[in-house]
Amino acid sequence: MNNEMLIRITRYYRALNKLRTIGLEKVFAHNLADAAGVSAAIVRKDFSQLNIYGQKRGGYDIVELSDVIGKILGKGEPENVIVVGCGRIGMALMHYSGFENDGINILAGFDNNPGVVSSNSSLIPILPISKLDEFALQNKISAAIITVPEAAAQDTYSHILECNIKGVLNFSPVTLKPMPTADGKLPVVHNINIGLELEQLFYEIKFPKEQSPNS
Amino acid sequence: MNNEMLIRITRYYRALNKLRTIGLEKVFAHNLADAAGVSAAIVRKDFSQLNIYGQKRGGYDIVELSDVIGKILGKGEPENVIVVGCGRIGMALMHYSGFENDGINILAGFDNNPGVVSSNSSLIPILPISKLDEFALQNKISAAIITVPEAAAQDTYSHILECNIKGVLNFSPVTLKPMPTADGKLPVVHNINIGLELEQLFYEIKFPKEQSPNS
DNA sequence: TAGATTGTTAATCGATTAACAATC
DNA sequence: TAGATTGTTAATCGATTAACAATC
Repeated sequence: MNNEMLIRITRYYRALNKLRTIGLEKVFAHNLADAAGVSAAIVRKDFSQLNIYGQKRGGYDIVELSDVIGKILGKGEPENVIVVGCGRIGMALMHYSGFENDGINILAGFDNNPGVVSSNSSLIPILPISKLDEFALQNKISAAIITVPEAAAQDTYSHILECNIKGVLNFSPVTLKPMPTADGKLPVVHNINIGLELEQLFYEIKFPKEQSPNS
Repeated sequence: MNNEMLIRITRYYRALNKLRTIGLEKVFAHNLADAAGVSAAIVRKDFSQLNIYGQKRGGYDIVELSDVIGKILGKGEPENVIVVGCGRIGMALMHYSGFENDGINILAGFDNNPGVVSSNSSLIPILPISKLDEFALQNKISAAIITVPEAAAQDTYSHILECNIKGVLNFSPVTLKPMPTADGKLPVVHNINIGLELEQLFYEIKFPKEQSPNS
């Protein structure tokens, strides 16, 4: 499954769960297409590749489909993540309670200024960076969010990879140099570069396409 | 220019400006490739499409290349943007001073709780939502960052589009329904969905590819 | 039945990669 | 000259779209 498809499948999954809570039973390819912002042909193509089959003329059973896609996405126990760098953005993420809906818990923050954050549902400790290794190993943390200042990003990244962490969501504008994790494999790195997004936005505003296919 | 290429060009541009400040004169395709995380062939292909030519065996002149790409990207006067929704994330963005390097100024925030934010270099007012229309029109704002709670996102989006705003960076996890701006055209919308990024990250950690091509 | 939807196959499109001539 | 790099052309690859048979 490639990246684009993964995004689509995740969007289908979210839409299905919303429909499920509403109590609907059946969904058509074009419904999911609308929810994910793609064409119905792509939805069916995706399902075909995943060996998911509906009923001709009858669409797909929402509960069944949601369960199947949940399995494909590996949904089960909530996932745990830590936040490294508790400046304003890091703190904002720790306070945000919406990730629980996505099956994700922020277990702790790490910063040179320790403390405690009271999230909606729980208290999240902010521990000193010196505790990072111990905490990550004891809690089997596999992913970290990097929200340190730009100058510290690369070092923080290196440090994190030594703690058996396999995935990073990087908010710093630094392009992290590829380096293997403790087990010799390459980590998964996703970058959220807000400045870059704004630059792109302004470019597209200045030089509009005839038909604007929203990102 | 498509989206992927725009991202690459913007990355080349950033790398060039860093090299420029260091004082280097020449750059090769593979240098820019490293900086943008792509192959040298793509760099040359991109330049070829943009009618940018270097010197065989001699690479590209950094200052010249930076100027040319700057023109292509429409760089000139700094761009102004507003933040709608001054919760923790909105406030974090307003305090962040790194956007100035990208030629972007946050002129004001809008929230039901007005106030003032002192950024590194300036004071940014937080105005009541009722002042949004007036402010946006007077200051010819063309882009807005939406950082309101999920439930308010769609309404905020509709409201913003009535103020002649042409581009939106949406931090809420809502898929905004497409709707035309005041002048009848479709706005540019970029979405930053942190929950979705985390979900993808965990999927890729759980089901690793043989060769992990970092996002 | 008629109409709507699924699911597959082939066609199209575009982007990346490979190969290589040009040339400094 | 030999080696390195550019820039173009063709080949490859993959994803989306179009077309359509199957069928409820």
